Amino acid sequence: MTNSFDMLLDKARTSGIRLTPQRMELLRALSETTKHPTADDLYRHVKRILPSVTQATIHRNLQELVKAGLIATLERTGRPTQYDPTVDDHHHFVCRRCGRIFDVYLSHSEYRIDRRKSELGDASIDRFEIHFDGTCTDCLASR
Amino acid sequence: MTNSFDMLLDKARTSGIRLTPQRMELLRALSETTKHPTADDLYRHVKRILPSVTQATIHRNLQELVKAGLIATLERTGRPTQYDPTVDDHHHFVCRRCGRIFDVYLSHSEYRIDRRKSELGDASIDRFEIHFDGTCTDCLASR
DNA sequence: AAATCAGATGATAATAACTATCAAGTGATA
DNA sequence: TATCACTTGATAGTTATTATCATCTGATTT
Repeated sequence: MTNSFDMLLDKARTSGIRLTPQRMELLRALSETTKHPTADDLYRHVKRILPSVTQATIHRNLQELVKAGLIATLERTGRPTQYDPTVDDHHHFVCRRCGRIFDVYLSHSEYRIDRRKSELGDASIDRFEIHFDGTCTDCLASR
Repeated sequence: MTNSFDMLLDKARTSGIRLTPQRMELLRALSETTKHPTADDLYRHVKRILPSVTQATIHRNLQELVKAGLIATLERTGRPTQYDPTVDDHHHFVCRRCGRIFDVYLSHSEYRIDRRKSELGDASIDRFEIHFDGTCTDCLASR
């Protein structure tokens, strides 16, 4: 689910991570968006409240938050890492035209791996994430 | 399927892309591996045969080859782009322990999107790729 | 409430991967 | 074999991220 600010603070405390003002602002910013901001987006946001913050601090802290399981990341070709306040089981759709990302929730999924072609042996699979792409509603409408 | 060198040359010719020695060597290197080399891996490889080649040329050409549909890319968190000579419909498994990538083929798959939670509207989906992760056979054995 | 100190910060420099620019060179067609 | 649009190598620049380190500070202990 999407984490509220209070939930994130709780999680932060139980995970033992030290609660600095910089981290509080990051968590606040992340809890208030449904977008997938980059480190730089968040840097500019936090800088408005804590003008002396540096990009290094933002990067370091985002990585800490990911490590602590409070937020997730989303990686794309040639683009800066985006941070995702939603940590539950979901997937992503990327619009080929406008590049926007949409969260995707599945009500059902199943797959069968062709073990002969795949050379996976009996590897154990912990999780999977599906990356969809196509054209979003807005882009479909505007042409 | 995995492209052989001859198949790649054919595809290159029909796609109208100019066949320079640098591109030939890239195609040869890619056709001879089942791994997922980075631009730098390929640069070092091609440099052995064409010592004056530069990284810019490698990058430019890999992008041309991707654009022409001869090869595919694979993106991962904080790692350089990897190039994949296999362009047919397949997926990837990444081992959490050793980081190796394995191609995954599905004999069957289906999913149902929860449109209410997903805010996708009636976006049209062109394709999807599944990223699996877990522990590979070797890493399971070695502990 | 003050002392403690592991962990965090800001300043700064460095790195890695990629991209832009451009003069000179070259495949492929005519 | 002449032509020329496309490609190359050399080079510099960019962007996102990471490393280093002296100083500072949350949170636990006293």
